Amino acid sequence: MKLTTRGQYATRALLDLALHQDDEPVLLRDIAHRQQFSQQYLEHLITPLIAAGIMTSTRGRKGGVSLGRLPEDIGLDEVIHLLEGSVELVQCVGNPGVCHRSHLCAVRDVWEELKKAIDGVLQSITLRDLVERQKNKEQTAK
Amino acid sequence: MKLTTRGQYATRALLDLALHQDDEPVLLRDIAHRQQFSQQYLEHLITPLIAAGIMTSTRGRKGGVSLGRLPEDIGLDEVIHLLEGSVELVQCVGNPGVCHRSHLCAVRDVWEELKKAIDGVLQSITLRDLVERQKNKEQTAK
DNA sequence: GATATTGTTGAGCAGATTGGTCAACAATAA
DNA sequence: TTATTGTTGACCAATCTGCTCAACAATATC
Repeated sequence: MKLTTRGQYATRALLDLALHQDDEPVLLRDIAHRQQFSQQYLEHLITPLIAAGIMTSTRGRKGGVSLGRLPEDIGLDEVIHLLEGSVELVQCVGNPGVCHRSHLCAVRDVWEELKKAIDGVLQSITLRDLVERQKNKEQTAK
Repeated sequence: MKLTTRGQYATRALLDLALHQDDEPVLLRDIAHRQQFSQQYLEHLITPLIAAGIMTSTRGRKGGVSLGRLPEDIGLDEVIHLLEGSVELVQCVGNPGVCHRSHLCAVRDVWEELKKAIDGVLQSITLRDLVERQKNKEQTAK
């Protein structure tokens, strides 16, 4: 029942990118530095994000990463699903065949409900929401 | 973002116990057999449940386990928390001190919301609910 | 076109966690 | 006394987590 650093860091990296994006790509080095995790680890985390089109990258000088979509079109559920792999709370929810008892199992129904609740929360939050929340937080802190 | 077999099996074991409880204690062997996991594994899973008073045990002949409380007083949140240990989705939610950025982190707020949603679902379901759901399922299947 | 800079990719690795098993032990009913 | 049942702790293989290292690929700049 845990979120790994992969999901956490990727989310923070995206928020960081959204906040610091300008015309030019943002350096991985800078994101990693601001968010305080290693650039080398980050390099691996962004791979699935780039593949999904959430980020785009430019190599070489003046390179870096940029958002591949508008912040409002990047849902947290997609990010988490990409980084955490099988978000299956339990096998039998996504794949009832693994247990012959599935169709008669009240416990399974509960996990299904739980999964829906989790997905619901994650789907309701986009990167745009995150950006706004962050700006508000920093504003009121002043 | 997974539930381990510990939480799953313990929940199933409790439901099994609630369904088969009579005047006499129920054998671990029978629960394990019906639920199709090893008795030896189950022995370890019930330890925290007994410690928390959710189950009581009797040794020796005619021994076995019984419910230590009424089914309506056994919430799924307690069971999962006992078996999954730190249900902390991420460290900084339960323990903001681990990250100096916590008080200004919008991402952290999101994990906190998610945790509340999860806990909300689990708290709303008691063993009694599970028993009723299971009976209904079996009834309508006929 | 040489060079410095930046992202890309795959291999590898130590440590923790998962999902168990084995076996000695403790308590109790018959 | 003995058979039966739960209790406890040691142990283990496999997998996952959270990284690092290092070779490579692309591109801007001089």
